[in-house]
Amino acid sequence: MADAKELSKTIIKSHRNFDLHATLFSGQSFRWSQKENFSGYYSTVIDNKIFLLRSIDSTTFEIFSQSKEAFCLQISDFFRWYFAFDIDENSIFSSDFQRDYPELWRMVKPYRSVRVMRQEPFEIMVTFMCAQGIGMHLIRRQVSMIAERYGQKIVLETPEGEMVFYGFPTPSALASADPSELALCTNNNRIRAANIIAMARSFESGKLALACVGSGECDLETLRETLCVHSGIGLKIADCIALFGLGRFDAFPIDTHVKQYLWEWFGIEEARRSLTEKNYRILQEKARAILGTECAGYAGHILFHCWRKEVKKMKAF
DNA sequence: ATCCAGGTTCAGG
DNA sequence: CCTGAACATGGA
Repeated sequence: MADAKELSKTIIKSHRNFDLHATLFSGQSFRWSQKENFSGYYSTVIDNKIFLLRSIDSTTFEIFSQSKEAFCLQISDFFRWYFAFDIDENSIFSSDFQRDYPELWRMVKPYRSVRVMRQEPFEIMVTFMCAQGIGMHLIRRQVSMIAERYGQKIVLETPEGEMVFYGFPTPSALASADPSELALCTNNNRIRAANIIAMARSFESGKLALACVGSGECDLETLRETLCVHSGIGLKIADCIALFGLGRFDAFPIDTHVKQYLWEWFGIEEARRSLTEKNYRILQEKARAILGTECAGYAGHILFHCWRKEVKKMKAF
């Protein structure tokens, strides 16, 4: 890879069967990419610091970061948390599930190397507010445009030249954004832009931020209520925020894909009808009866990814 | 051309 | 409590 002197290296052994590529591009994160100068490396900016990741083998990966050597231990700890290595993927699908759905289990098994990540709450809120009834390609484009316009520009010097990255915008940067300017980044959807600004203001005021701090202990229903107060956040997006941004692996978002596999794989009749709030809750209950309560969302994401790859034959993440 | 893509909200029966 | 429309764009 390109040699950048300001970067220091950390090696992490995950002790887990870990598919870095599938994890980063399974649709839970839209902020990772591969740049030309760093072939084989995935890069992103977290907390305005650049990180480059590459997998060495199925359990080991290396990280290049802008931190000093002394902070490598913290980096190691951070990524263990970020990729949720405390969660044992072998405990996600119960033995009952494995017995009741043998063919499905055979297909899903390899996809347990997809980790569900603990990402920044605010970033996840904005990201999934951009994810309404459009494809992932467009979601990714919106998120990068938002970062390029409102995030901090970060330049990395390499022998091959400068490389430009953008941090994710702070709540205050989006809170003070001009609606029609932000709409240029939200697929020209002015309602969405206005919703994001209002949410950012709520976050900045401390109301939403505080709810995130206590999100670990609070029950899911209360958490959803706090999130759904905001225009543009319904049940599904609230569940995505809980799952991907607040480490609530019990949250089970139901989108068009999940709805499809709930019918095709589990024969749940309600999954053929439209996703009204009432039906959404019924479907969640039935899904939890199959996948368990603790890690329903974690399992759901693995099924989601498996469905898109194996059944829908989607190439692009 | 038509339908679908990680939905939500609002009006009307 | 239900459906349909509006919001917007791009890929298959």
